[in-house]
Amino acid sequence: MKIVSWNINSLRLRLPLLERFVKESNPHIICLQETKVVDEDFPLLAAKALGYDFIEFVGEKSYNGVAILSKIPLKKKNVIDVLDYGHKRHISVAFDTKIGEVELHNFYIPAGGDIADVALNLKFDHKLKFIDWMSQYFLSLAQKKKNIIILGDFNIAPKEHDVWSHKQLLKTVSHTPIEVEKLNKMQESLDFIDTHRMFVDDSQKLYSWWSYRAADPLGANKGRRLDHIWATPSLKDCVKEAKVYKDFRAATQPSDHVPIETYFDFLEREAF
DNA sequence: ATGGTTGCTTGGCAA
Repeated sequence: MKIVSWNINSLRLRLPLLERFVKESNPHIICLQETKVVDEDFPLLAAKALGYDFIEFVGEKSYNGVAILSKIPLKKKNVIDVLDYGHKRHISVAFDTKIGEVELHNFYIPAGGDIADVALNLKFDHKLKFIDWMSQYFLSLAQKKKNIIILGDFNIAPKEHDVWSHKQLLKTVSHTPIEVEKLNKMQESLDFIDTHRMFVDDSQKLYSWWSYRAADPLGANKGRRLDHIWATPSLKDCVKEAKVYKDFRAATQPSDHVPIETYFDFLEREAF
């Protein structure tokens, strides 16, 4: 079962690219961030036409917005307004597998603005508080034995080789020590496994985002790994493969993020 | 500390 995370940066504008992606990968579940569409205008019919009968979403005008498209039935949809900012940055669902129920949380963590100083930049303050909230949320889950996947645009590249230059980006929001430390603490809350790093050693560069602003970020391969798919240790044996669809950054009218995907082997064979 | 580009929306914000 393939599960995808993609910051699509406007779902309606990117529908043709989403269609191309579905033709290439045909995943069971696609989690989107930055849909940038209010619920009344969500392109439900277009999404269903791609083969996704079970769709959950929450959006707002111009900014943020998250969605989950699925080929298998979803239950327990939940939307959390993290810290009551009114931003649509979280949606979760659950689904059944042969190893039991899996809870899936799709997050769009705040980017945090440009200045890595909470006194000068409220957006950075929001980002740090958002991650603290996530740590606390997962730490305080009543049922610790749940199977949980959390994924999304975390807007943090935590490891040295998750950015093109560790030294040059230490003061750049997305790679500063304070946010990396907080993300690591959040990861420790439920011992989440970074599924892509199961297959790509920490010594190897791995990115999921390339700036729009830089001259030729893809050619120079100056990227960052801002998107992540994490799973609780209970799911580790199910993780068989992880991919980054780098080619989608070179598409016509691309998102600045590309789809990332993890293959979990926990579907009933008969189901497909 | 800026600048650079993109998307939504049509001036300016967010990324």
